[in-house]
Amino acid sequence: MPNAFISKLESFEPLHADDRAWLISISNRTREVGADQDLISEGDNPENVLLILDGFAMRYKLTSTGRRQIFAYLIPGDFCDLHVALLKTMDHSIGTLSPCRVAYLSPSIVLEMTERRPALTRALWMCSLVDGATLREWLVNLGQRSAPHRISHLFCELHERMKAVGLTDDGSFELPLTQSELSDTMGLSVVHVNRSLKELREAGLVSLRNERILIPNVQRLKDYSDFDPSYLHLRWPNPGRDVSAK
Amino acid sequence: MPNAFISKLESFEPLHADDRAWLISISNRTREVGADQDLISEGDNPENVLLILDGFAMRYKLTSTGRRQIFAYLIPGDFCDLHVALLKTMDHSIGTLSPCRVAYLSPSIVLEMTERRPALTRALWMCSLVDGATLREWLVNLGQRSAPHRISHLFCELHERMKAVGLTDDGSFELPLTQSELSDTMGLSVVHVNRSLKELREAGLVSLRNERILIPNVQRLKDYSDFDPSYLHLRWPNPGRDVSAK
DNA sequence: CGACTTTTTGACCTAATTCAACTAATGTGG
DNA sequence: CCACATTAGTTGAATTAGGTCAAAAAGTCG
Repeated sequence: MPNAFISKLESFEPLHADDRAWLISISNRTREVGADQDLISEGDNPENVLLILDGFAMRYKLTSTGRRQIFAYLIPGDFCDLHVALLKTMDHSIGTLSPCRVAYLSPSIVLEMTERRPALTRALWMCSLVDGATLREWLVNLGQRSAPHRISHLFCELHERMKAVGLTDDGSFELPLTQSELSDTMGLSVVHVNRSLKELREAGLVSLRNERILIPNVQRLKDYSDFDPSYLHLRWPNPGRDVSAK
Repeated sequence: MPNAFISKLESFEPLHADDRAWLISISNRTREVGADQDLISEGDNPENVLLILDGFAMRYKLTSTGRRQIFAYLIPGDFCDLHVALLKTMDHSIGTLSPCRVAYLSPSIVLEMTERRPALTRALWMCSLVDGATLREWLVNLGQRSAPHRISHLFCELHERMKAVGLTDDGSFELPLTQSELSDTMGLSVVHVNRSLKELREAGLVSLRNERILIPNVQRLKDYSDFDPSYLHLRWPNPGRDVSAK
């Protein structure tokens, strides 16, 4: 099984075989979690750092008026909160969107890494910087773009990220999101998301069916979405490494 | 002159006199910068870490369609990008909103700190976590709240942050923002910002004039805004330390 | 005092929401 | 494997929040 986490870290900088082996060895204490489960809830003081090995998860927060805002999708290779150690409590929740395989990294493992594996530490540091940059881009997205552009921009981002961990098949990849989840991501109503998707579909830009997205022409979608991938800070922005290309 | 940076760091954890003295000593290489100047531009590879000693600045980004999204306000005591060292280039800009006094911290100073002053390092680490949490809260704001609530929520946040660095006078503080800047923050048109402000003013919740905001009843505004300050992770959420209270 | 920027207001338009109904999926227990 | 329940997706009609355009009033500043 190709390790998405390693692919992701190596999209920032190449790793030594030694570090790679260590990463594989620590990813063994894993758990299977069903869809729609909280991995960490707001207010928790989590002990472990979680690493998504398989499946989709999200960061989200509920407002006191009962609305939900999703502010990040976690895909295979993403991890939650190296830094959480410092904060007493989580100020948001992390929940699964699909069944996930999750690794639990103990504090001692994290400590061992930060003290003895500078390249890995740097790569993880990078990850959290990229998370921040992504959040800023989402803010631009919500603040400045219309519904269809907003949605298609998200699709471009997810395509890019899935490609970086080898989970795209050309312009197609798994996307287990309901329209309701999309609406909570985009600050739109479900109905309007539905209509916007229809518009994208009729323009031949994207089609979604049974938990999979198909982008017939990725470049065309990027142009449409005003998508500039530089905020993801991937080392190989253009060529990529597709499943199909292997 | 009370050092806002120290106030801010101490709102996370108390500092030793030694660390405090060191902070004062490093804040001496400063520069005065006029309003509406870029301190760092997108694409730069900045050498120094900047620290705002006085005045208002912002993080922002321009889209290819010429729109601007502001994603953070920097107030006295805030600093820009301890972490920027790792990223080759800035993916957004930082510009002044009012005349600012800015300290330039050289890489060697930062290095000295991270190696010899763990308490300070931890406090700065905290700052960047809080920046992240704030960004998430802004996303909730843009995604889930109507124009007037969105704006008033921002005012609550700024009040809380200004209070933490001793720059509020009861419910009033300096706020050198034009309505156009507010609109680029909130993802709204200037006209709509104007009308929303009128609504808030007529409800007796806030009034703005000559670069100052007055909140007659802070608690009432918080209730109106659904404002929960916990994301700012301040140690003293309630009492605060007002100019007027001293 | 002009030139310029910011704020305010009015009239009109459009994007997005709400409510409501209906259709397709998906799943569950018998 | 089917009947039923439940969730997800789709569509229409009416409404509203917010945008655009345009122009006037109020500040700011050399």
